Amino acid sequence: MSSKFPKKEKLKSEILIRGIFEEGKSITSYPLKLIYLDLKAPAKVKVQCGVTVPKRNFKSAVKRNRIKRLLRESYRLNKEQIFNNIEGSFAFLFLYLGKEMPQYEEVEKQMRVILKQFLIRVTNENPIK
RNA sequence: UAAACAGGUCCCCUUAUCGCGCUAACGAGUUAUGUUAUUGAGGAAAGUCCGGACACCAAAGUGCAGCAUAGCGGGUAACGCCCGUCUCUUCCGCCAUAGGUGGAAGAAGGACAAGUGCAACAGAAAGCAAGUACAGGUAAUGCUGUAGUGAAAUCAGGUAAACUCUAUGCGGUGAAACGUCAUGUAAAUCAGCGUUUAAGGGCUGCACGUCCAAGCUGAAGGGUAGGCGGUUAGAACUUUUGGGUAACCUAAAGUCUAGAUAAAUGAUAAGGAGGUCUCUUUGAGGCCUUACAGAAUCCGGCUUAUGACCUGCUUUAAGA
Repeated sequence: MSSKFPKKEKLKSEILIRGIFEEGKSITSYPLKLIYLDLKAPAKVKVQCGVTVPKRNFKSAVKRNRIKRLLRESYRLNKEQIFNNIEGSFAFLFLYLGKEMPQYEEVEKQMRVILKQFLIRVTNENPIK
């Protein structure tokens, strides 16, 4: 499993994103928050992932871009543990809740925590047959 | 030496590993996917304040209103931008005067003999109500002159970043414009027939004017979500020739220079370079690479934010 993050794994559909906010479940590990949604219908990729930073907390577009890149990078390097251990397909949306500029180490640490919790929860809900 | 002002340059670099967007080639040959190569943020990309290009809107109508501009000349696709110049104002210097001259900075610099309004102090009075002293004059009277107040006195003057007038310009909406493909069920669209002019809607705010609108027949296909085009070769950039005080124009040669769309341009490591601090004065070590800030149809300006370096010049402070 390579640690690539191509275009088709990005969450783009407006319908899906609206659905995530309405029906998704969430895991929080400050300053990150993951909202996910089980897509039920089989898709080409296991996970479609999007990243967002609220404009309210970071007025500067440069800072928002920076945080989004950090989130994407940490997801890219750590998504392997998810891809190898889940069934079905999911939509992910990562939110950054903090109000200070983070360091990469901090982001990656919390990313790992979140992904581990997600795995635990999903395997409990849908035990592999 | 520091600060301010004006102009210019730059926005760390290289390599390796992992990764992202566009494009091209190869493989595949419809797509998907893979490999390789090229390339990938700014001087303000920002604010969206002006001016255009481009696109559409029912005849993009007419009048009024509204808005903008305001010496003169030039530049430009165009401008409210830029350049030159005159005039005025302020400050400084000199000559030495009630002015001249040099420098710097600034100017929303058309018209107050069309009308309306406003005006501190003084003054009887700065328009509608009056009048002091002296002299002249009359039937009589501020009727006339002088004095007095003031920058200005039944006569003008000042003021238009006061109304206003004059001249010139301005239709509206903005890439979520607009075109197109596939899907394809309407109350929505188009064409023809046709009705009432009552309400409503549209055409810029208002008025006029004008268009639409019930129903029937036919055609074509809408909305929502999505793909593609528009979409990056251009009023482009670089270097030189010639013209011009300058803004800028002209000619030649060369270059291709981001095109994302929940939105690419990143992460880690090493080295170099630069800055700064400490020890010390060959040198070593630590820290930082920082400011403002992220293209979204594209240009020309303006405004605002802001780091480093260089050049010029002026004033102030310090030193000699």
